[in-house]
Amino acid sequence: MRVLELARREQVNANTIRHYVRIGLLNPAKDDSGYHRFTAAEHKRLRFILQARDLGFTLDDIHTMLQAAEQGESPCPTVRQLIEPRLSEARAKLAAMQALVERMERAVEQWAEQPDCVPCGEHICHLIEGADVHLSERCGSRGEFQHD
Amino acid sequence: MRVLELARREQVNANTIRHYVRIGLLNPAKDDSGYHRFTAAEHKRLRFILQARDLGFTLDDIHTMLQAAEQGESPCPTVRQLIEPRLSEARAKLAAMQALVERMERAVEQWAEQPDCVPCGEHICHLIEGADVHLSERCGSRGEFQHD
DNA sequence: CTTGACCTACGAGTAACTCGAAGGTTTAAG
DNA sequence: CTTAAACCTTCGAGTTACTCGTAGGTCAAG
Repeated sequence: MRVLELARREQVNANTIRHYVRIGLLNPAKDDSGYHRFTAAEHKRLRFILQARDLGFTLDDIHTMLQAAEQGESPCPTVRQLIEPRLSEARAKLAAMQALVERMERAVEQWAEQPDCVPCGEHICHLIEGADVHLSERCGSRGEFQHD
Repeated sequence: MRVLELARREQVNANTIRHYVRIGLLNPAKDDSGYHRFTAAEHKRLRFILQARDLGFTLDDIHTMLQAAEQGESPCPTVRQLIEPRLSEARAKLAAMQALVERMERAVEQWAEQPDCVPCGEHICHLIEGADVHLSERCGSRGEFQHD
């Protein structure tokens, strides 16, 4: 099987597979003309990668798991250890996103009743500057889970 | 005022301010020795940037708003237009994060009752491969709001 | 006059892709 | 036989919003 067919079967972008090959997550053999040949084993490996990814593991985590498996060790202890920080991070990000959506919704609501501002040199945009919407605090180490 | 004091007052990393200067969001004048001097206007500009950022706008969005304001136009129409896609994106990301956290929690729960797997060549890790946890679908254009 | 705390610009690293370019292969059609 | 379409390869760069590190300059106190 070559890249495009594997991509179609697993419903991923072919470039994603090429990316995994590039960083060494996949190691398909090559045929005479230099094309990657994906065997059943490589196909299974890709499915593993996608499942782990969909459980919130980083590609680095997955690398670690695959290396353990290749060396005849059980990746399970690693998996159990790694899921904890990933879950904490995911919860933190979720909370940050919830707070962000709420701030945005409140702002939209407020703005519906406010007219556009005319440039006066006093402020840049009263919609934004006047948005009565507050961060839980920017103090200290905030910004960690901002945006993405 | 110089960088470190402004950073302290606004509770941000000094490098963040330097970053904004680098990409042109802030344009402080310089004193004789080449140090940035932040006036009250620049201070206000930074506060605007931080407030907009905390409302989910991208730095590019903010750039656009500031340019409108500089040219004597009201940035409000832009603000109203830009918040919509940002809010949609934020909601989509929120939903993705919610689904991810649920998948992770279900996995952790299942794994608590399962033993570690021994390497058998059959599978890579039964915890992950056997996780009875499904994506709403990887079909089509999924992966858009994966991770970050 | 040296130490320490500041400052500058700039390059690179982060995560996980995604795209594009330059160039080679294969296959079917004309 | 040639050509065009549809593949494939590698590699570099772009995405987002910082964050860190380096090399080198400034300044006030002891």
